[in-house]
Amino acid sequence: MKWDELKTEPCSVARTLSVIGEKWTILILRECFRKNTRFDGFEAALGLPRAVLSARLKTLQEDGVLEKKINPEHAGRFDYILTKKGRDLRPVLLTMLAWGDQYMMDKPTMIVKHTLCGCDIVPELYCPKCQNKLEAEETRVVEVTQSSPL
Amino acid sequence: MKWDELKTEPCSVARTLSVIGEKWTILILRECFRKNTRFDGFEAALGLPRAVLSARLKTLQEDGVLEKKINPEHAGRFDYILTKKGRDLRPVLLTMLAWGDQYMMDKPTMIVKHTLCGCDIVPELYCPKCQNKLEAEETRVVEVTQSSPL
DNA sequence: ATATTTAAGTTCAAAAAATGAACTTGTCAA
DNA sequence: TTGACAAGTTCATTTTTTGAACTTAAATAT
Repeated sequence: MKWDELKTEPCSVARTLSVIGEKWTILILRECFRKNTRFDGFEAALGLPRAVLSARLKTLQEDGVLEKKINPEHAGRFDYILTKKGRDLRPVLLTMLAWGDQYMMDKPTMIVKHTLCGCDIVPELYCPKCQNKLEAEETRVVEVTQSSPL
Repeated sequence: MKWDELKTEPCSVARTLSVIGEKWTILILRECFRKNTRFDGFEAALGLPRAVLSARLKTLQEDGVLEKKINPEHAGRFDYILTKKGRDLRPVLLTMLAWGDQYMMDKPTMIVKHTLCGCDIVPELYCPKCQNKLEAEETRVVEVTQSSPL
């Protein structure tokens, strides 16, 4: 497989990477989730070259993850806003956050709150039936089409 | 920030990317989860250049995600095995799988089974208190140290 | 015992991508 | 109407990736 054929691979992980797998992309999305929505905001927060930022914002729009909107009180200034498809990437970033918090930080840095009930959330997967937290070994991916299991 | 300073950023997402954010890395891990554990197995499954594969396997070992083990019944052949730290990346891949299944596939390709109770799992985040599935908007990350919220 | 194949790499030149600085264009504010 | 700022583009340099050929060691076949 070639890297630029990811989008047509028979694997959902590969196809997701075709959208968020380029250098800097996930960090740009992190800024969007933080409501940092402008070109120079991304640049200031991340320090990436403008040409790369420009290219990433373009493909994220093409992939339907971000929408470019004219800033209401300032034409010639733009906001890059997450679409539903983009907001639905939040679990990906939250699981990365949880893993990084556990393994890459001296001490935990984050608490995730559920805004409906106010409780603390461990961004882990739970079994909807028995309610147990899923350990790494306790899930099995079953193939339903031609795609390879995980 | 420079890309190679990710590891010291005050953000768990950034630090996680320092481990899994390079080109091909997540796909190599996907193969490990599929029990494809050998150098030429990675090469055959992914078609990436050997030099890149070699470099990625080295850093994954340095980061404690993979262990290189001599194949018991075949010296001079090696298995790259996920450590606990590596297996704990499974939720990251599962959330990517779920997103890709929803947005990048013609029809769903995967069912995730809980091996303890046998039920189907939607790899989404659930609230441990009210048991509701968390929608994108319903979580809030609260800062506990100097790190920026998500 | 020797030759061949296979696995797991390394090396290196060419191509592609990222980087950083300078330049452009369109608003807004003084 | 001048100056500053936001949002880019352009382009030369550096870094990374790629793909092919080469290396080394162990297993297998002759």
